[in-house]
Amino acid sequence: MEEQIIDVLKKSQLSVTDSRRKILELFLQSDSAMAHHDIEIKAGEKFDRVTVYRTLQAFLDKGIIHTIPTPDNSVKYALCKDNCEQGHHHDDHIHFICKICGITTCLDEVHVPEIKLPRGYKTQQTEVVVSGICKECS
Amino acid sequence: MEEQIIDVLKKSQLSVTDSRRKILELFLQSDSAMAHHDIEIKAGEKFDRVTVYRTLQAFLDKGIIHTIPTPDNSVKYALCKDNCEQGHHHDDHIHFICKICGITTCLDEVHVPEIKLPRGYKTQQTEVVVSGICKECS
DNA sequence: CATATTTTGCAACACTGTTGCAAAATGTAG
DNA sequence: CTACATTTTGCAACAGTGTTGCAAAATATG
Ligand SMILES: [Zn+2]
Ligand SMILES: [Zn+2]
Ligand SMILES: [Zn+2]
Ligand SMILES: [Zn+2]
Repeated sequence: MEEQIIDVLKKSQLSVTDSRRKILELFLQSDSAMAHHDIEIKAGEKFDRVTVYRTLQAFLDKGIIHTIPTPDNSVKYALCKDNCEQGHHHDDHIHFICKICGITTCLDEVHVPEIKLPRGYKTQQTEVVVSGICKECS
Repeated sequence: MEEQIIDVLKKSQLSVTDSRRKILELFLQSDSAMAHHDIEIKAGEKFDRVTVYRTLQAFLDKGIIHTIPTPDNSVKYALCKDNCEQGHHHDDHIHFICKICGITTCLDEVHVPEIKLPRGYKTQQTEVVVSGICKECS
């Protein structure tokens, strides 16, 4: 794990610091998306709020993580499993939010559909967020 | 217009006040979705911030408007054109955000597709937000 | 018009996210 | 390992967003 973490950071040309190691570890251990606040808590109050913001921004820039917009207006973050690099994300999956347990997950195996738009509109990106009841809660 | 506004408010069992009239008028005049801040500005500094929040919340509760989640985490609001009542929204359309002019619109004529989820997941609601270039900008 | 109810504005507050800057940590090369 | 240049961190301060309690004002009702 520790090896993998350092490997990812170096490949992204990020210097290896405590906060980056710890936060990347959280992502690797978690199977669901995390809000900024979750990360702050889980990091164990060891790091300043500002450092968490900057670390997440760095991870986003490097394509290590991606954001998930939620209906309640709280951005969540999850690891990019596809080969996203330097801000060019190739994620093509939908996201699921459970209304019972509140968990947000990447459904990597479910691809976003192609949406046919009216004449004149050009699609660049499609975000699909499905809410309902997850596997565990049903 | 004034008639229509009072009609909508009364049908929703909302008392007719200046702020509700003004804000509902803004929605009826606008053909794109508005952020809270837009509404605050357009209402002409006549109303307190808190009043705008409470008015929007009342409109949401009554099914007069609906929210649109955006990737940059700024909720926008738009009129419900379908017959949504008392929080039971029947909107079934997708939303479009132009990356050039920044406008967010309801594409009422484009319905959300059915997404087939893995075994165990139950869908309650599907949000689709497409980003790209709008009719005007292309 | 008089009264009960609802809504508004204000003050205060909590939370979220950003910036500038000095101190600390990291990477690099001898 | 050490010295040095570069990057990152923590802190303080700040702007923006959203919420609550409460008294004053507006509205609905008869
Ligand atoms: Zn669940
Ligand atoms: Zn994802
Ligand atoms: Zn446009
Ligand atoms: Zn809409």
